[in-house]
Amino acid sequence: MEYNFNDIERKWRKHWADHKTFAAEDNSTKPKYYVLDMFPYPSGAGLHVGHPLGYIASDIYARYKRLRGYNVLHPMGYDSFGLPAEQYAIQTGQHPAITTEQNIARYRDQLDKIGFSFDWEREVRTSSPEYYKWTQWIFKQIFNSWYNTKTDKAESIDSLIAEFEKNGNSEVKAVSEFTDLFTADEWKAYSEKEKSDILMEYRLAYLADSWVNWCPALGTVLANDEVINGLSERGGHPVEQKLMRQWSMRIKAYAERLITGLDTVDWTDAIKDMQRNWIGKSVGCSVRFQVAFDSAQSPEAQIEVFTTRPDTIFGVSFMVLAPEHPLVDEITTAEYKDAIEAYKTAASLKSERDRQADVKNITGQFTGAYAIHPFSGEKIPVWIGDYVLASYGTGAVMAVPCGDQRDWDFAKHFNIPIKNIFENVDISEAAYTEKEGTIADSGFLTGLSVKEAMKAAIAKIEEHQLGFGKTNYRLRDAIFSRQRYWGEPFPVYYKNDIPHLVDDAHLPIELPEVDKYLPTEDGEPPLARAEKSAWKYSEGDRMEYNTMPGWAGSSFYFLRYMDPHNTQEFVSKEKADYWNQVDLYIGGSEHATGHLLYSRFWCKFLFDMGYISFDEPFKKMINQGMILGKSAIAYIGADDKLYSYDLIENQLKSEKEIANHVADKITDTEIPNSIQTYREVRILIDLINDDESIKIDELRTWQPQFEDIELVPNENGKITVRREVDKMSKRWFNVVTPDDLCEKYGADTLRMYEMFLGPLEQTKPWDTKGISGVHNFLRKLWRLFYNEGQLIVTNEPASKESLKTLHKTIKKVEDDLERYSFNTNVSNMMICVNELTDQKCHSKEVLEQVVILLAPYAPHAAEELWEALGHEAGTVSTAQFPTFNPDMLVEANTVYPVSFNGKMRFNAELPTTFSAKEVEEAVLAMPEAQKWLEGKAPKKVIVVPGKIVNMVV
RNA sequence: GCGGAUGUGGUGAAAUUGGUAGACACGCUAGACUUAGGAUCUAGUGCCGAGAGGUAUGCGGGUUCGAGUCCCUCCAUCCGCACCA
Repeated sequence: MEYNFNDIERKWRKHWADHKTFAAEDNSTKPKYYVLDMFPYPSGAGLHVGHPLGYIASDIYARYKRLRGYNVLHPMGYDSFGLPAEQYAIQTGQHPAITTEQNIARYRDQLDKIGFSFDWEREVRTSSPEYYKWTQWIFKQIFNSWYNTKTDKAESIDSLIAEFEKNGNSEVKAVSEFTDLFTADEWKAYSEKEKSDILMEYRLAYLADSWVNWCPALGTVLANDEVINGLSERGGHPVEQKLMRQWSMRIKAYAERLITGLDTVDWTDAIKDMQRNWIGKSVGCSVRFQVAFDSAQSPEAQIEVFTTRPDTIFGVSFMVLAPEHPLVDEITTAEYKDAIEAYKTAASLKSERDRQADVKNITGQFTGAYAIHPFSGEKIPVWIGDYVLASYGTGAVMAVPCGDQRDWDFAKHFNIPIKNIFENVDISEAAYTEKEGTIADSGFLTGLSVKEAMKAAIAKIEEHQLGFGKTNYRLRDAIFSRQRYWGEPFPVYYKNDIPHLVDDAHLPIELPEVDKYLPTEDGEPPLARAEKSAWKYSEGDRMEYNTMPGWAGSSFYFLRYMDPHNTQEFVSKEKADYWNQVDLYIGGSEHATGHLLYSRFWCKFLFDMGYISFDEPFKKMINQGMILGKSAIAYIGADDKLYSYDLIENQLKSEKEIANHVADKITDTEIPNSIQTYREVRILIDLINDDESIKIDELRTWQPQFEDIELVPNENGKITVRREVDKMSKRWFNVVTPDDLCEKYGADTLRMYEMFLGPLEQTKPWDTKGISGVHNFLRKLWRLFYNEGQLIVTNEPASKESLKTLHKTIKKVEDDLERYSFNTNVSNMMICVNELTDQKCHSKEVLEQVVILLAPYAPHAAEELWEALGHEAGTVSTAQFPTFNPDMLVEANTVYPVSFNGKMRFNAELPTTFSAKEVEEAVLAMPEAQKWLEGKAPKKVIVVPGKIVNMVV
C-alpha cells in the first residue's frame, strides 16, 4: 500500500469528528491540562502558512499530553468582532455578521484540513449574542466596582455607597482622581445626578472626557497607530485632538499587581519587560516648591514636581514646566510674556509625534519667575520646555543638571550654572546618573550615600509637609469606547443623562440593525442610526451608542471555553476551579501590551470578585515567531520594458549605495539619473518558477500593466526577480496558503515541515524548498511497514540496536516537548526512521512504539499505521506514551571521559555494549580508576549514557 | 539612549549538567536504475591541503584537562520602548 495521504487524512478527519475523539471531560480522574492558542480574527484573506505555526505547536503538545494520560482542554474559537468586516460592510452594504460567518466557515475548513485536535464542541465566537451576553455582564460587574486600596482589591460599589452613607468619603482609600471631601449628610443630600457623577469617579469602568484622535472625514476615533503624521493611515485625512465623553477602564488600579504578578508566570523576559516598561513604575516622591513672592499673582502659587531622585534636591538649579502647565500664565513676568507666548504657540503647533521625533534640539524659555528652594531658600529660575511632558507626573520637574543628562544638556545650552552635589565626581563633561556614591554640599544630606539620602530626603519632605513619597505609573487608563458598529453594545441606557445598567434578565443587548454602518451626520456613532424599535431591548431616553473595543471579548474567552454553553453564568465556579489557569498559551508577542495586559487585568478583577480562584490567566506562554513572505520584485525600466533582475543586479547594488548617501547629503538635483532608471514592481509569487524566473504567460494575464510589456530577458531567455523578505500580506502578493500544500503533500507533511523550519520563537521567512525532505520521511516511514502493498511487520524480537534507536528517540521527544522547544523533534523522528531502515527493523515491538511517538506530529499517518498493526481504529490518540529505559542507550565502543569531583582524570574506552550500571562497574574495575580513588569507594557515580562518567569521591 | 533577543557550512539549522562542532534536511557533485524525471537508490559534500595534516561556531581576551556552551570588552543584525523627571 502506498502512502496515500489524501485518502488517509480524509478518513481520519472524519473518524475524529464522528467520534468526538478530542472532547475534553469536565470531570475526570485524570489530571487536567489546558493548552490554548490565541484565537484568530477571521479575516477575509483566510489563513496563510504563518497562522497555523503556533496552532501546530500547541496541537503537538496537546496530543502529547493526552498520550501522557492528561485530560486535555484544547479549544478554538474566533475573535470575530473587528474592523475589516465593518469596513467591508461600509463599502458593500453587506451585514458584517454575514461576512464574518463566511470567513469563519473558510477558516474552519482550512483548520480542519490540518488535522488539529480541537474540541470544537466548545467553540466560542465573540460576536455571537450567547457569548457577548457575558462580555456585557462582566462590564456590568466592573462598572459596579471600585478599587479599595486598603484591602488592595476591587469591591462592589455597594460597599462604597454604604460607607458614603455612614461616614462620607473622608476615610475612603480608593484609586480615584476625586479629591473633594464630603460628609455622610452631604452625600445624602446630593441629587441623583451628583451621586452618579461622584460614583463615576470611583467606578472601575467609568465615563470621562478623554482626548482622542478624531478624524472628521472618517467620522471616527482612531488609535494612535492609525495616525501617521497627523493624517489618518487610511485615506490620509486630517486628524484632530478632540475631547470626547468615553468609557474607560481603571486599569491603573491594578498597575502594581500587574507588575508583581509577572513574577508568578513563566513567560519570556522579553514580554515581561515589555509589560513592565509599559506600566512604567517609578518610585520617588512629590515635592512642592513655593513660587517666589514677587513672581506670582497669588501668594499661594506652588509648583508640584515628581522626582525619583529626592536625594539630589540640593542640586536643583532650575525648574522646568511643560508649556501646557496651568501655572505658566500666572507666573510669567510681564517682561517675558511675549517670549513665553511665542514658545507656547510653537510647541502647540508641533504634533506629539513631531515633538518626540525632535529630541536633539534643546528648546526652552525662561518665565522670569523664581521658585524658592524649600531647604536652602535659594531662588531657582523657572523655565518652560517641551522636553517636559504635561501628561506625565505633574507636568513639572526640578532640574538637577549634575544628576540628569537632559537637565545637564538644558543647563549647558542656556548657560545655567551647574551645581555638583556628588563627592569626588567629575561632571564637567556629562551628568553623573549612577545611583551610588556619596552626597556632598547638601545640607542635612551631606555625607550620606545616595540610598540613605533618598530615605532621609523623603522623611524630611514629609516632616515639613512639602510632599510625600509616591509611586508613579506611566500606564494610562484604557479607553473602552469605540464609535463603531461591529462590536459589543454596552448594557447601558441613559435617563436624564445619567447612565444606568440594563438588568441581567435583559442581556444580551443585541446589536440593532442600522441602515448604514457609518457615523451619523452630527458625528454620533453608527448605533445612533438605529430606530428605537430596532433595539430588541431599550429603556430610558436612549441606549449607549458606543460599542466596546476589540479587546473586550478576548479578555475572558479562555474562561468561557471551560463552560461555553452555560446560560446562567459566564463560567461555573466548579468548572473554573477544575480547569483553572491556562497551562500553556501559545501566540504572537505582538499582543504584549494589549490583549495580554487586559486579560490579566480582567482575570485579577474576576478573582477579586470571587468568580474564579486564580489571578493570573496564563501560567506559561510561548510566543511563536512570525512567518514572513518572500516577495518577488521585478524591475521596469524608464523605457517601460521589463528587465531581468540578474542583468541589472550589480548596477543596482552600487546605485543603492549612492541612494543611501543621497538621502542625507545630496540634494535632489544631484541624484544621478541612473537611480531613477528602474522602478520596482511586486509580482504575485505564484507566478514565479523555482529558478526565480517569471511565468511570462501568466504574468500577462495577471495585471493589465503587463499585458503588452516588452521584455529584456537574460541569456537563458528568462526574466528573473529579486526576492525580498516582507510580512506576509495580500498587498505584497507574497501570501502562501496552507491549502495548496495540504493538497500536494498532505497535512502531516505540512505540520512537520512547519515545525522543521527552525526555532518556534524565531521570525523566519517561509520557504517551501525543504518540504520534500519531510515528505520523503513519511514515505520512508511507510516503507518500514509496507513492501509492495504488503504489511511486513513481524513478531520477531527487536534487536538491541533497534531498541537503542527507539529509546533514544523516546528520550529526545520527551525532552523536547517537556522543554517546549518544537524545533528538533521532527528531526528526531527522521533519524529514528533512518536508523530503523538501515537496521532493516520490522519488529512490531519497536514499530508500535514509533507510531505512538509519531502520533502528535503526524496524527493521520499514525492512526493509519496503528490500525494496520491491529489496534482499534482511532485509539492511538489515547495510547500510552512509551516508557524510556536509559539502559537501552549505552553505546558500544564509547570513550567515556571519567571525572572525579568534576576534574577530568582519564578516558575510559569501553569495548562492548553496557547498561549504565555495567558502565559504572567497568570503569570502577579499571586500574586508572583505582589509582585516582586510592582504594576508596566513590560516594556517588553519575553515568550520562554515552557521554561521561562523573564520580564524587 | 534604554530594555530584550540573536550571531555556527552554499541554505534552514542541531549540539538537552562544559565532553567527538555542523546531527537532520535542502542544495550541490558523481554514479546506478530508467523511454523519461521536479521519481527512486548509492557515495561524497565546513574551509585550506595532492596528502599527512592543519584549521574552524561575529571580533578580542579570560576561566578550565576540555568552551558554540561559563565570564569580560567590543562589533553587527532584529524586536520592543523612547525627552517618563
